[in-house]
Amino acid sequence: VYSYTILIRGLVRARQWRAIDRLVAEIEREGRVVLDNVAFCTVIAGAGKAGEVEEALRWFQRMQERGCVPDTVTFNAVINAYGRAGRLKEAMAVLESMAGAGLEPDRVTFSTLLSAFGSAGMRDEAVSMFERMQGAGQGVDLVAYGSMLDLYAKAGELDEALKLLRQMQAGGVSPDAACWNCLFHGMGKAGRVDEAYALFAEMREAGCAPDQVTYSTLIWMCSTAGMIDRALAVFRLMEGEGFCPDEYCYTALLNHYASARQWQRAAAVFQELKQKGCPFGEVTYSAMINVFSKAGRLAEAEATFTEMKLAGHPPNTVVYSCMIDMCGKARSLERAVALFREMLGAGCTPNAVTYNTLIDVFGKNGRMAQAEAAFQEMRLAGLQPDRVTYSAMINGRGQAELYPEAIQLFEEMRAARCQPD
RNA sequence: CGGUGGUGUAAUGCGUGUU
Repeated sequence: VYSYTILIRGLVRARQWRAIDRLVAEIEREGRVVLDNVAFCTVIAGAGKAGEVEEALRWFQRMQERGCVPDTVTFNAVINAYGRAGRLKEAMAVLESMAGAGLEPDRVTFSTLLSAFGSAGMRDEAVSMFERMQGAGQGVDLVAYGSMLDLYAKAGELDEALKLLRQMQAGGVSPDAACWNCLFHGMGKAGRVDEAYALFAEMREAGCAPDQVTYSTLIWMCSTAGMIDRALAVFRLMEGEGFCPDEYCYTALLNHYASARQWQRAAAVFQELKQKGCPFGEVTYSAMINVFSKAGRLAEAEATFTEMKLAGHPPNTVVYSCMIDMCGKARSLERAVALFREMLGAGCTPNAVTYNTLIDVFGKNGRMAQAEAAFQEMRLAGLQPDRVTYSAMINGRGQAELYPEAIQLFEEMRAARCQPD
């Protein structure tokens, strides 16, 4: 069982879900080994983290069908799979069945729930659970603190986050790198670069060693704020400290060059990353394609698009949306449509952004009939039109001089509980 | 050290001073 679990773990890391199916089928056919909680939980946890909730649930069900009784660790993994997907009601239902099985929630369960509240945007519920945990005088460990710091930072409540950090320190708890990183990310989102730098100095004075995430977050923050010199300085700093900049660091730089329309610099950075042998995947490819797309370099974007396919990375929804957007802005409607077809043929599912892009592309090119069709199709696919959808539609109808129809969309927006901004 | 919890990167509309 141990050996097979290690094998399964490898497949989980590589996200080879079908290969896991085959392996488990074979193990069961041989019948010499019976998989246990650890083996099943490895798959459930991995799938949950990868956002493959259905995959996780399938395994949870399958293990029970095989007569394997889930333990606390497995229940926690299932709760986390739902929680990360923002499916809080279902997470709570699993918590119930856990209790029904006579298992007590442990401190992992609690911080899993805190993050789940965070993902579901249920800030107040998280705060009250956290306070109850503190009141109970046990169970508040660094991960629980980290979950709360992340939640506050993502909600833009930086002062609350700072307050909590000070509270930890006052209580003799030293924040670890993950805790500090949550604050840096929040500061980055808020554009509070100088404060982040001050905190970074404080982190080091406190004797907490920055990690890869710290550096990539700082680089991302500077890049996003348009401070490329600072971003590059952090890049050099981390190298000086013996860290090897990873895919996240490079992608942050690429993203800056995309907004700055500096595609040559981006191309040089992309080249450097490859030369250093730094592993990278679809996100970095899409960032590079986005650079070319924003700069209107169609040929280069197409070349990178082909390159990623050849490298064994099938383009995902983000890449297709980006390519379609580029073609639309370049008025290459045929190519845009061809890409959308290719996407469907490749089994890549369009999301709201893809449809919004199509609607905008058609509308801007005077093809309202196709924009309307995309608008329909989007809803048929079960996707909720959002503000971007409506404003792209309103624009399109406006450009087509369909004024009453445009105004009507404004009304539909309200009816669809999509508040105009 | 066979399994569970917190942190980082990419795509869409409008607007933000010159179509």
